[in-house]
Amino acid sequence: MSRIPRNRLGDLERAVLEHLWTGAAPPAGATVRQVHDAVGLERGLAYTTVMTVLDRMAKKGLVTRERDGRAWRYTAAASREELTSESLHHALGELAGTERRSALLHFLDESTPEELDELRAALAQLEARSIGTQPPARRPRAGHLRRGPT
Amino acid sequence: MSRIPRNRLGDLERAVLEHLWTGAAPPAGATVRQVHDAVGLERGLAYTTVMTVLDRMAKKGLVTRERDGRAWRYTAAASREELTSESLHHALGELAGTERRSALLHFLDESTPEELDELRAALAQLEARSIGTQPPARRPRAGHLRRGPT
DNA sequence: TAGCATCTACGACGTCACGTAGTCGACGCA
DNA sequence: TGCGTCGACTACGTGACGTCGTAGATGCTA
Repeated sequence: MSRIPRNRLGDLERAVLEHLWTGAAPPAGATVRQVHDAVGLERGLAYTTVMTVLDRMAKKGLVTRERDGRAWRYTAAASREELTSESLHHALGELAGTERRSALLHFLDESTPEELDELRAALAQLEARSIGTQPPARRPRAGHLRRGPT
Repeated sequence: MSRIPRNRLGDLERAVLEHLWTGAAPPAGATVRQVHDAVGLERGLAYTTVMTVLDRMAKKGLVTRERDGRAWRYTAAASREELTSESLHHALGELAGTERRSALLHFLDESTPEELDELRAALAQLEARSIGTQPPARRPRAGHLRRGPT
């Protein structure tokens, strides 16, 4: 069973994900060669290095892969936004109520006006969307990247 | 030069911080012995283990220490809230504008009603506080835990 | 058909962060 | 003077990552 997608990504892992997220990668998924050409060559990496990383990432559930002839086609398992959201929840998840409020205040306090605007906009958008959508009693957090039982 | 305070804390490191944050630790800072008694004993750890961890944390800037006779007194360098806030910014920091909005939306979407309420409250509190406080042209983010040049 | 290219599968090695702990020497108190 | 307490150092095991090399299978081509 795939391990918990660690929040902490390595540099190369992150670069690979960046590539997969970019429009540069084919929608159907990129092959090792393509990823290597894109992020491996400029770093002077061997083809196998990229392959190994991709393989490990697949095992960790960070990317998914599908056969395409002899080769695999890799796709990011989660969008950058999902991963970020996950990180945010993770960071906040360890705090109890009071502390959470306090942490949020800190966070907002250190945010740029742009960030605050974005946050307000997102909040407004969420509220607008939920109108007419009778909120289900309590929606547990999405679990697409949730860790398995123990 | 102290390294960047990694976001990723080890289990023991986190436990130690938790203790230092708790009222259980003396305000003046806890000695190795005190930390050991509090979090080391229950884990069956050796005194030196806790000492080593504390020492490393001090070198990483996660805790500060002051001499108290022959011993050191350790204090958390940042509050839990500051650390969390830092994590949040870190997570969000890698995204460009559009993606950030999207990530925030994801985040909010997966938040519990309680969390949303807390966020709104914090936002309101911030706005209330800034009234009358002519916002400085642009306040760069707080840098108490900022990495040094390089 | 013999080569050569292209892929994946596996195994390896180095480094770094952490958890864990032992040893040693300095120091203070009975 | 001897015991107990502390910090400084050193060390070892493990796991995550970056980085490759080699071995096979497969496919294209002269």
